[in-house]
Amino acid sequence: MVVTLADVAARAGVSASTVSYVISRKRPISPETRERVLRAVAELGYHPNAGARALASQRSNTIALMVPLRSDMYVPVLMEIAMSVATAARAAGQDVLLLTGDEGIQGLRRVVASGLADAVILMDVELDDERIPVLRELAIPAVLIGLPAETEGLTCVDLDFTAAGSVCADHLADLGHRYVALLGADRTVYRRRTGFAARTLDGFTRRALERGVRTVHRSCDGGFSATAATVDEVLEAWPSLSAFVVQNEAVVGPLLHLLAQHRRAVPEDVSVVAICPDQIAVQPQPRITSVPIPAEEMGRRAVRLAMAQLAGKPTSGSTLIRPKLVVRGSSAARARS
Amino acid sequence: MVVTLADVAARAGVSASTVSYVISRKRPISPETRERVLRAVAELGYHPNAGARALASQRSNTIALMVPLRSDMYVPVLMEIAMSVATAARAAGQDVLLLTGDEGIQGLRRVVASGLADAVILMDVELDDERIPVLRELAIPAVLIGLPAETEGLTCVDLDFTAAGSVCADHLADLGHRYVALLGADRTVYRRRTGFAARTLDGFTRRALERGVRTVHRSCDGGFSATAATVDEVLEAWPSLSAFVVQNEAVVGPLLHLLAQHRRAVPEDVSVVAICPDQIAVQPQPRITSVPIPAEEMGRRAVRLAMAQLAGKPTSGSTLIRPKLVVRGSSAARARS
DNA sequence: GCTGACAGTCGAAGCGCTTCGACTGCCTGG
DNA sequence: CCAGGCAGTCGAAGCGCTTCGACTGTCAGC
Repeated sequence: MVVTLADVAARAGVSASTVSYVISRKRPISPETRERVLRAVAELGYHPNAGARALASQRSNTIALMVPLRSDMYVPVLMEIAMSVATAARAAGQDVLLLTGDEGIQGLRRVVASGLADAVILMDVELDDERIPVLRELAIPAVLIGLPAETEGLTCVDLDFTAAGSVCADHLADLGHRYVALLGADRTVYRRRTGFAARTLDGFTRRALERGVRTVHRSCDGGFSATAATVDEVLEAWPSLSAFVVQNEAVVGPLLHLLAQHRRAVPEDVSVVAICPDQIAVQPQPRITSVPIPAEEMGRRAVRLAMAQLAGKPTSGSTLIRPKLVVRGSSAARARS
Repeated sequence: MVVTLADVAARAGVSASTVSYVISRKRPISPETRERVLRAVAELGYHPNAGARALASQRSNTIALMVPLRSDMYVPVLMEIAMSVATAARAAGQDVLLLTGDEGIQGLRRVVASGLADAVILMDVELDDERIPVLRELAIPAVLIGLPAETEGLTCVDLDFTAAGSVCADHLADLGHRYVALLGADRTVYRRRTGFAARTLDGFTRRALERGVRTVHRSCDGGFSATAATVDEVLEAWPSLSAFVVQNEAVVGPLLHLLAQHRRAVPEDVSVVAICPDQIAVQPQPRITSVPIPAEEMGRRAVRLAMAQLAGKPTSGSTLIRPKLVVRGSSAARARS
């Protein structure tokens, strides 16, 4: 059978509780005893039984991670966040329970009531997310990835999309661009009421205004033909347009091809800046100046905040990650004409 | 505090063991009692404590899912499999513990020894995977997604890539193509020694030979320039080439653009068939005739096999999912010239 | 009419761990 | 020189559940 605490205790010639205290460090143990116990642990290959531990200590050492089945986010980013959560959690001695979004509210209740997890991390949070009231009611440590409308008493992590919008506006203003188009997320995102699209737009528009840059905004579906319609329309209506800001992974590629078709060179005639995963930005030729989505950092921070809550530290409030603009080949000073 | 079995028992006026038997259905209970107990469960919102249950029953009702951090697989497919596993597991009353690949062997040992999971599902298995010996040693229910070199005594699930290769060869042979190129996975995949690339090649080459179709095979890195080098070379060397089979997501898009540049119309001049996720196949214009990667089915089957093993049924052997060719706009009869 | 068999229920014994209280020395401060 | 602390250890009491054995009735079979 499996090795138990008692086996270790017998081997080390001490009582079970002593072994427990050696492992948990909750009481002082003499160096010699500690040494003997640890050797027994190693020799026997002891791993504490998770169920027994959870039962006795009322702590599962597990974080539940709720991943949406269908999402506004670009799937690889979702995956990267999830993996980053898993990695960070392990580093903090926690395991990760994978919950799918379709378990919804009941999943949350079940996991908490059954003591499967001590804390919850929710991904792809909507502005008015139905899980939020349940979170409040359950009063369990929780971290949201994304920013709901009402964050009172909640702990959230997200990229500061408002600042990301501003950064893009600044960059293009610095380069002398006077007419810039923002191609936003597709309509389903707005419909789903995830807030980031609106926040980017807000930050972008404000800063552009301050800098004397004229802007147009278009919600733009992904794919070639949808993008074509939007881009053609914008280029026609705004002949002096010299830059695009894009916040939709599925639009970047098509946009570049369309500009080529229109015989507008990037970055000589038109600059392109994107808010997107690096993966997308480095793919085309030229590579795209972008504000990357800090997926890894988001996961890591979420875990850290969850751990802080478990340790009883108050963490409520939003952690907005400062955007970093990475200048690549797709943006340049506006051509003087 | 939380509702316990005892609370339910008290409310229903029965003993704790009776409640347990109502829930587990392991002994007959009279309809009236059952009814009373179930009502108490509902009224109190009872959820059994997972730790206690695991401790007493030696069953965690949890499946560990090991997802690689870096993978040969296309990330969205990985994600789809993972989500499908999670969904299917929940439907079977199991929870899913997320393990990252970098936990490796130790992660497996830990999870098994601590009784965190009853079974393991491994994704992205390599031909000579280091985790396999550990699996054999631990003798725990396990399902591999992917096909290692030696499958003796293991339970595996994968797309039948050999058959997928054959199906593509047949389809193009039926359409009258005599010269077909196979653009395979990039070199890192071969280096990593995941088997699917070789299996596809094998099935494709054999069937092509039988059907009197001449073939070239090129390992092809993703991205525009890498693809360009390969495609240019192949087109030059084989003027009468009239079809491509592609098994690399990152090559499909570039290939189509290159063919356009070369003034070869798809499907009029050149047919293209891919082995790739549907997502990739339906994106370009024309949409690509393809053998989809049945991600959802793979996850579902993996869970089913794991459950069968948990129930004591022998399942060893490989479940190779039969490929289904979906004919779309990118393949057509060879032009008579 | 007696014997099994079986439905239906209960009590109690764990599962493997944590943690509380208690105990023994030994040391320090007054 | 004694009270009080603290390091260091142990035993025992649970944590909330499952499951085994035992018990009481009923009913079918002979």
